[in-house]
Amino acid sequence: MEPHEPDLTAVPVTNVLAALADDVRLQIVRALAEGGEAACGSFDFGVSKATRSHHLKVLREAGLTRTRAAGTSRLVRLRRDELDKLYPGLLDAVLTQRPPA
Amino acid sequence: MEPHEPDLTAVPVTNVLAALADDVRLQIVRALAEGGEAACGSFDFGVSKATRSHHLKVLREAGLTRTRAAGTSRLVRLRRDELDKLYPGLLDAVLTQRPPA
DNA sequence: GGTGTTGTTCGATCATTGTCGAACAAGGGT
DNA sequence: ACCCTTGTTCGACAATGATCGAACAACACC
Repeated sequence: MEPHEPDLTAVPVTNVLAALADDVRLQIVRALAEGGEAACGSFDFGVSKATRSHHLKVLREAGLTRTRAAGTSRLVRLRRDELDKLYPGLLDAVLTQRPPA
Repeated sequence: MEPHEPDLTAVPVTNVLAALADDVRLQIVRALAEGGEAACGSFDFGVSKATRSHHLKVLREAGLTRTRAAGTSRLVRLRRDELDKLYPGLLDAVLTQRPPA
């Protein structure tokens, strides 16, 4: 099963934005930004594991995350450096949890 | 016909991102960022005027643009100041046209 | 008033996508 | 070998969304 992690420069901006434009995925990205590398199972946001796996696939194929196997788990991490280099400010703008202010 | 332009702070981030995660709308936003205020009709990106109107509505309701009537036309402009204040770096990150690198 | 321009709204259609349960695959442990 | 844990994949289904033509509304101009 190839991880299928694209070159970020080859991913259209709209794909990156679409990947971030979902509540569950945004929560995953926030968790990764705070906690660093994490196992897929650690993201329990009221969705089934099938759905979670789907979201992680979307994030991976949009170039936002990398995945590596570790035993029976898979560890996911944000491609923060690349993202900040290619889209400076994007993650920072999106990651900060905003109060309903 | 109420313009229905929401307070930006009341719009979920995912809505803002979703509004930007479309090729036609991104072209509109880019055109607005470059040319300032423009009439709806000036955005001719291979879609019908019904579709164009739809996209402008999405942008407006996501808090990205403001619209004002001017004769039979409607002038649209980017809410850049507000966006830059609430999501610093977002527009800059997204607006720059990237070559297929 | 009539005509033309500019947008919006209304169905309708079609593609995309978020969601789930169930089946499957790969490891680890005993 | 067996089982349990962890994820992925496979349909299937429902909801959303992009798109269009046609009808409508508002305004300007003659």
